[in-house]
Amino acid sequence: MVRLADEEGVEMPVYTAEEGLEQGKRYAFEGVLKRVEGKLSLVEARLTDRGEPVRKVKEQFDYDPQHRPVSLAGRLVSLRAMGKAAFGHLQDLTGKIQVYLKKDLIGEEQFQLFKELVDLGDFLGVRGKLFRTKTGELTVEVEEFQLLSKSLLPLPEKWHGLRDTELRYRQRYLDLIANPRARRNFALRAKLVSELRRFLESAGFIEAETPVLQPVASGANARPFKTYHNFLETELYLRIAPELYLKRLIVGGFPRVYELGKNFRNEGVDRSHNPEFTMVEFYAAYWDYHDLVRFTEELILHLAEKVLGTTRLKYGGRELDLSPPFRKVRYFELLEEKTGKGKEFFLHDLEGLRKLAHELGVKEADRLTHAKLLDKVFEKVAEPELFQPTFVLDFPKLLSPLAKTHREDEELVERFELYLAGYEVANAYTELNDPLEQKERFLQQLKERQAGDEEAMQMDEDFITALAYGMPPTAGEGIGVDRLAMIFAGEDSIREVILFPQLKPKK
RNA sequence: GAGCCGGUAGCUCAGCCGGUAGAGCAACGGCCUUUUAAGCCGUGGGUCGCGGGUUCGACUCCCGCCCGGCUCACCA
Repeated sequence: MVRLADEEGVEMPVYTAEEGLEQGKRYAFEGVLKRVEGKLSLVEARLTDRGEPVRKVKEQFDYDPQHRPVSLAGRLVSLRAMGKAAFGHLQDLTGKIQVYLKKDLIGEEQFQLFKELVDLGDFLGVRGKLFRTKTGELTVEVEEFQLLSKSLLPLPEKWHGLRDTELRYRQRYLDLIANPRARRNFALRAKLVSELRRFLESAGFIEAETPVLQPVASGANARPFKTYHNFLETELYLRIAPELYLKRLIVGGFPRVYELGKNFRNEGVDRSHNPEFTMVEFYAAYWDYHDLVRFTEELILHLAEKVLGTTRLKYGGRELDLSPPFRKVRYFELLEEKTGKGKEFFLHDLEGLRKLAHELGVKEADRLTHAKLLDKVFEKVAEPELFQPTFVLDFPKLLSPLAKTHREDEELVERFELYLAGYEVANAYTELNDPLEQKERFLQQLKERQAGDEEAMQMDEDFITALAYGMPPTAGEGIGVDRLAMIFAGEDSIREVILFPQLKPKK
């Protein structure tokens, strides 16, 4: 541990962790320390003025900067020091602005202090007047500066930023400092989540928080994480979906509820999957899935306008148009369009379906259950085509254990999925509210499980009991927030919109 | 889990057909009062991801492992 100031006590304890630092890092660390040790007190460091966001200053005064007094704070991200003057850029979340110090103005002593103690990466507060340089850049002519925090470790390279994807994920703060795109993506995501809430709240939905630790992980087809509660002496699961708890709240009399939070699925990790991911689910009593189709169109439109300011965006080199109405196509129509075979074939000719799956290259087609086969075949033939916003309506019942039977067809349910840019972004249905039928559906899932489908849904007896007290007709929907953020940000990896994506621990 | 690509200074990257390690930025010492990746002179910094093998000699070739990326498989 070192002391940065001797006279006034320990101003800034720093653990040097000698063995922990690589050679080059330690060298830079010690270099800065040598210059600063004993001379610098940061214990009183704070802004004397309220600093303003960089963007606000720029928006207000860029047109006519003439000597407006401003006060700003930020991280020093570039520095060009000359003998008797220095230029640099201060960065905050909203942008960068140039600062200019000259000896004449701030005085010999302050200028000396600046040259001696201030490094790239430090947090600085400055007060001064705006002017425009020869080259036309809006700049703060600094009359007074305050060193607010010291950077002892070297920042990523200024020109290329931080490229190493592993470092960008493991040390996201460096990514955020160095790469504008990272800052933009996470600001965009925050805005997206905020607007999502605003839209739901203004439609009368209230936010609920239901258990993450659940005795039965049900409500979706996925494998859960298992954990153990010492005091209760019981195994618990991290939720794979909040669905069954939210519907209990509908039973309890909340007419419109939503939950925005993390779900956990013990599955592979790839470009579009993180083991913990954010989903919003919302449920409205007295609605059906047709109401949700309209509501979803409005929601996406609202988000696009508020977050992006446009409904047209680029994704993967193609233009995606988010203006409603979206295309609507029925599940079996889409399949028939692609394969020439109808509902009858897919639901009642298991061997034929198996053969088709095999021809399409579905792996282990011989071992899959009917439901899985159907799902796989749909993914293979239909999903790749769903780039522009598309509602796929009226799913087969055997894929949808929680959805209400279709009013016109016993073999279907009133369900849709919304696809954007080829990703399944939303899943919604008129909720099954008949406790006896729900029980039957869970039992069917148990059979699937016994037939080898590890992701078949778990029976939740308490949920059936809740339904037995009566749940009004209800429609519910889940939207994958990370995926939506990916699409809005134009990123092809979910890790670009998750601050700290799951990685293997570095040994 | 399989296939392919990658890991060299704190960061971004070179490093040939095997001969013992290089640049720019950052750091350190100087010069420099409108710079824009500022410039100029000088200095220090490397377990070449880890382990083994081949060889007189390995960053380089071979094998195994670790971490990451992409493609595929599973899921949203």
